[in-house]
Parts: sequence; structure tokens; C-alpha cells
Amino acid sequence: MARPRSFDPDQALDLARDVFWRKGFQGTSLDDITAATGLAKPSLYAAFGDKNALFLQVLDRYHQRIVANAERVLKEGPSARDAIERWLTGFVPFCSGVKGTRGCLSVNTAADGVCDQKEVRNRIERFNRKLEQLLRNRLRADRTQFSGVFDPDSTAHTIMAIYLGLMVLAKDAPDAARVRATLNQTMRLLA
Amino acid sequence: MARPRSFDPDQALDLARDVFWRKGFQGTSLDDITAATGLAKPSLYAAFGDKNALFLQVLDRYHQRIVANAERVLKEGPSARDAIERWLTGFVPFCSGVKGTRGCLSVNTAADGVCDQKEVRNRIERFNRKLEQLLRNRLRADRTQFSGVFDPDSTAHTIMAIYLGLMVLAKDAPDAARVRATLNQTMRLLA
DNA sequence: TCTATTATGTACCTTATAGTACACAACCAG
DNA sequence: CTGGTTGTGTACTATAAGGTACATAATAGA
Repeated sequence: MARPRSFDPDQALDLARDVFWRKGFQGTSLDDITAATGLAKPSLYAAFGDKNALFLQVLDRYHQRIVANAERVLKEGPSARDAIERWLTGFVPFCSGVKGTRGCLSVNTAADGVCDQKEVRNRIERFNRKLEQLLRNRLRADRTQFSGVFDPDSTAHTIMAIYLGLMVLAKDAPDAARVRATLNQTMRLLA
Repeated sequence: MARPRSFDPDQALDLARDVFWRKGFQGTSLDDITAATGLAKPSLYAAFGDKNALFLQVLDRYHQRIVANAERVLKEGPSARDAIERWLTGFVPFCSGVKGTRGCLSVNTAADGVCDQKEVRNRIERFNRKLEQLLRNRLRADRTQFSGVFDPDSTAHTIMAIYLGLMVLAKDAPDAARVRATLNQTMRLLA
């Protein structure tokens, strides 16, 4: 029995996400957000709280999507090798100049000074751990597909490092062929 | 025939570097710099210019040191494999929690929103290219030490990605053993 | 010692930014 | 139609941050 909200909060979060992604948390002003979303500051504050709280919701949403995608893709198919290659290949447009040079919001945030805030740091660490865990689980499950000296745990960690490194290099807008060549190298570790 | 400077500019740059490294460019205020260096703002401006110019000098100095070290280490020894392993191992303290969780100033800056500024971006790209070139050159020079299918170029690129990825993961303060395990995996690519 | 010149420190200005007060608009129940 | 309730837009406040004016201190040379 009151005035209903005139916007979709999820859509607003996605618009805010794009700004944070491009300019970083510290480099994004509330005016940037209001311009991108078309919402006035009181609406933002009523819906999401202050800038910090807004960012945490953006970051959670971002993380959830990537984790959900990883859970799905890494579960599919008969071979761990194939599943991981498919998963990594899906990121090629984001690691090359194809989809801009924003890299990864999580990586960008990890490198930003915001990391002092425990709430942000904890989320990023949890996200990194979760992705690595998904890789590790799949590698462990299909262990018999690999040689005896194969170490699923450190391989999962290495794949994570490569994934994050490619997201850093994304800022240089490399062409897709270079990224794919790196993925080919990465797949050599799965033997 | 004038009043001499009462501080060492290089030392001031290093002190400023530590602040930028910890808090990021956007997260660092000039007051942070004056507090860290003990210099008043007019002294900073007279010596280095504005915040941007100061940061560029800090970044150049940082890059130069890393490149100089890489040039030295990657040149030494009879085997490319050994040289690269020594070079990477030197970063273990910075990639694990041993030397704090600042990661790499260049990676942090790459992820920061400052990247819009061409001068910063160009420097980072040049730095990435230079490091990769040093790796590539050594791998090419010792190509006969590897198998016929070995590809020095994409291997160099992959090592760069791992290096940068480890610098991102440094923020999670992993223990040194995990980092070394990743380096062992990396060395599997050099065969 | 005196002077020209450059460094330093205080105190200030301007701008931008996070956050809010308040008046008004839109909706629903009765 | 009306009143209570919640969302929205304007306009404001407070603060912090980048940058600078100006007076003063320290040096080298005459």
C-alpha cells in the first residue's frame, strides 16, 4: 500500500557493475553510478545502502554468476581435460581485446586498494578458493585419466594462476590467438 | 648558489612507492605521501611535479629494477630452464605471505582504474612486453635444449601469465609451498 | 657580511564527492 | 475519493583532496 519501486534492482546492479568494472571501486563516484543507472542517490541509498554496500552486492552477483557457470561447465562431459578446456575457452573473449579490456572485476578489485576492507578481501579469497576447488574436484574425480605423477591439487592451483594472469593481460588487449596459444600450453599440464 | 635540497629524491620515491603499492594510486592521497616521506607538498611538487608525474616516476623506477634483475638473472647459467626457474623462485617471497600481501605494483596499477590514462597503460604494456621478450629470447637461444614441438613464444607468454597470476594470488597470502608447487608445474612446460 | 637564489612550511583555495533533509509524487486500502 | 506509506528528485552539507601563494630559511658567491 505504497508507491512501488520504478526500477529493477538487478538491472541497476548490473549497470553499476559495469561502471565499477571499468573504473574501479575507488575511481567510481556515486555520480557515475547515478548517471549510468538513471537513479538518484536517495534511490540508490534506499535500495542498496552506501557505496560500500552497493559494491559488495555488485561483487557478490558477479562472483555468483562465474561460479554458477564454472559449476555447470566443469561438471559436464566425460573428461576433466575437455571440461577444463571448454571452461577456459569461454573466457577467451574477455581475455583478449574482443570484449573490451576490463579484465575481471574480481581481479581488478583484488589489486585495488579496497583490499584493506576485510569484507571485500574475504569475498575475493572465497571466490578464488571456490573456483580452485571446482577445478581440483574435477581433476581428482578423473584422476585415472592422467599419469601417475599427475598432481591434481597443484595443477588446479596453477590453472587458477593462469586464469588470473590472463585477466591481468586482458588489459593489454592481446589478440585471441595469443590467448588460445596460452590455453594450449596450459592443457599440456593435464597429462 | 642556492639552498640545497634537504632530502634524497630517490629515497623519497621509494617511500612514495611503498604507499602507492599498498593503497593503490587512487587510494593514495598526497597527505599519505607527505606523511610517509616527511616532505611537505610544495617540496614534492617542486621535485616531482603533480601526483600523476610523481606516480609515473615511481612506476618507472619500479619497472626498471625488475627489468634489470630479469636481464641479469635470465642471462646467467648454461640452461634456459635453470635460469627461468631461478628467476621465478626469486619472487616466491613476494607471491606468498612472506613479504606482505602487496603483490606487484605494476599488476595492481594495471587493475586500477588509472589504466584509462595512456601514459600509465603504455608503461605497463611496455613492461609486460619487455619481460616476455627476455623470457622468449632466452628460450629461443637455448631452443636445442627442448623437444621439437617446444614453442618458445607461447611458452614465454604462458610464463608471463603465471607470473602475473601469482602476483594476484599474492593478495591471498598463500604459503610459500603452494607457490613453489605452482613453479614446479610451470617448469613442466619447459621440456 | 650582504645578496641572489632556491628550498621549505603554513595556511589557504577550489573542487569533487559521499551522504542527507525535505518536499513532492505515486500507489493501495478503506 | 482520501489518507497513509513508500519511492523520487532537488538541493544542500560536510569533508577530504589536489594544488598553490606567500612568507621564511638556508645556502653559495661577491
